[in-house]
Amino acid sequence: MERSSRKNLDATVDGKAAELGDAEFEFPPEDSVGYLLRDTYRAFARQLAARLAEEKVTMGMWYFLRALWEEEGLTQRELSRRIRMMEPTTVSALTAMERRGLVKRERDPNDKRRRIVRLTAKGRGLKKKLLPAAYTANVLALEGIPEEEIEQLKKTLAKVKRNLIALDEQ
Amino acid sequence: MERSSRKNLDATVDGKAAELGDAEFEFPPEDSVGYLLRDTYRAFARQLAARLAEEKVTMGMWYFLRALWEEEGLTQRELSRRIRMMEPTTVSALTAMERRGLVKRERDPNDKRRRIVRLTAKGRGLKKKLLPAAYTANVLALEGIPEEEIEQLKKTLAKVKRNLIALDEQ
DNA sequence: CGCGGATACTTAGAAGTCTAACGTTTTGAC
DNA sequence: GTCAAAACGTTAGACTTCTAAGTATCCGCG
Repeated sequence: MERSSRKNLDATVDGKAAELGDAEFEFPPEDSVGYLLRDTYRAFARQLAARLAEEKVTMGMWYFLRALWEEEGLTQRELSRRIRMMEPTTVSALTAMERRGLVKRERDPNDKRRRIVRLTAKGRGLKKKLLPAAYTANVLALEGIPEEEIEQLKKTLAKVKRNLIALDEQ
Repeated sequence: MERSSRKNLDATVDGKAAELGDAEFEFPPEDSVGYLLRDTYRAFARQLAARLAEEKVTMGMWYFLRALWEEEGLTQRELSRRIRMMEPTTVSALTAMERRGLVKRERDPNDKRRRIVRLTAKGRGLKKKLLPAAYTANVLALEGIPEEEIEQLKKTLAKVKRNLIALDEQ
């Protein structure tokens, strides 16, 4: 999508609204995919958070744990990119995780700006309990929905995500 | 779903993990609908927030504005329920909105515990600009996706939401 | 009537996320 | 080799949201 598209679309929609005159443009929440996404995501996060809380893990720590279970020894910037969080967020999450003994941070000897993040045994051990908890939350969320429909949901959500992330990167 | 289901499911999944012995239970983020929901919701919220910011409206205010455009004169509790937010959240959002001149709160003369929330002319006026902005964010998110697929997405998301909300209410 | 529990809202405090601005280290162009 | 720009991380401060615990008002039962 070219640089000017957003402005053009905004103008088009504004124009459409203007044409309506006093009759207002309507867009009820039920028609909004955004609203549905918000509600669904929040309900999902509540379920997952309740399960993580049993091990005193917060949602803030969760994403980093999961990324580190997949690959250790990442820098903070690399972690931020993978999880799609701003770097100050990463700093506070990792600080909390270090205090709780889940990770340790070492300076990269080849580049003293970088800090390499590694799991402790404790952080690594949580995988056994918490990853199944996340799986459970997914199973509950998808209960009664046919496999085929779930696959379609994933595909369409991935398209929406791609559209939106492309806008961020312009 | 009966009261005991969650514990049973957790036990089942834990059991499955235990059976694996040293081979760990794997559940990559790409396979998780929860992860996809989070990424997609966050990317959507970023787009919307950028558009709201032009009118100095924050995401915290947005949901309340939208609810009030649909129906005015609600109490804070009623607003909290509709938007599915905890009441202290409602208090801070409305306080900020009152400070910005978007709403006013009056005591219900028939029940002095209640506070009736109404839009000011300014708050009402934002609808013309902001509702199209939300619509635009939806259009961008769904660009290139056939109408039929969008309808299916909404249906499936609604099912997932219903599953999860049922769990909250047990 | 009057008081105990329910209802409506508020305050306090913690957590997670962001933007803006800053310090340190490295890199690259001359 | 030097110095400006880029890269990496941090601090400061705002905002949104939550849970827990408080205040004020109302209602119903004796």
